[in-house]
Amino acid sequence: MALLDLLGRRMALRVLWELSRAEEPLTFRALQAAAETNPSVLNRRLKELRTARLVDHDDGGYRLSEAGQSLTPLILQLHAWADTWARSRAGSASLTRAR
Amino acid sequence: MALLDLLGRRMALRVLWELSRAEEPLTFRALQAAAETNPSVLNRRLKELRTARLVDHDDGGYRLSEAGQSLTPLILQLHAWADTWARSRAGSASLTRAR
DNA sequence: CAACTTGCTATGAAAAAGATAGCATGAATC
DNA sequence: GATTCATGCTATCTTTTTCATAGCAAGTTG
Repeated sequence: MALLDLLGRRMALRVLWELSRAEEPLTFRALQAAAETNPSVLNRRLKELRTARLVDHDDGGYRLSEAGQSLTPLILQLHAWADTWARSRAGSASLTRAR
Repeated sequence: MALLDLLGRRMALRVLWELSRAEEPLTFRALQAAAETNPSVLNRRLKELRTARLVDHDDGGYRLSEAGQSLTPLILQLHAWADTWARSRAGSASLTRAR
């Protein structure tokens, strides 16, 4: 269950998605802007993702590792599903604050 | 980005996974035990997932809605990927507490 | 009516996330 | 060679979320 645990943290899926769609490596700040987050959370997720060997960092910036790239199709599918789903329920009550 | 936001909360993926693999509807308590969580978080996630119309609840218990079922293949794929990945790095440093 | 199941809510403590400021290092510019 | 700029963070504080546990109301069972 470890992966679902890792991915179930805020910004984990988002960071992977941003890196999946980026054509070039992203700097820390570019990634922060893309994922619309703050440096502390981003840095925590990056540490975890690098420890998990899903993300690499070199001079050019952050990019998916080979293993990370093998996750890309799934993430893109998930995102595509989300798009369809979002369109299908446009106008319905917001889900993000169901309380 | 709403779906990735929803899924990026603890137990969201886990609950969907448990419901994906269950052959019958699960009661609140069965789901709580399966997902190894506490009632407050479970209840919040269920409210959100029901608002998102991914999960239904009736006399028999909790189950995936039709939309939720269309997510099942993706979740199972994700889980399969996670298994492979976990095996490929067995013995490496723990990722879940990279701090 | 006593025991059990189900679907929660309440509460308090701990952990994570969010927001913002700022620092060290290195490269480029004046 | 001082100054500005980009990068990759860390520190700190506040807010939100999660965790852990107890317990209650309603319905069912014996």
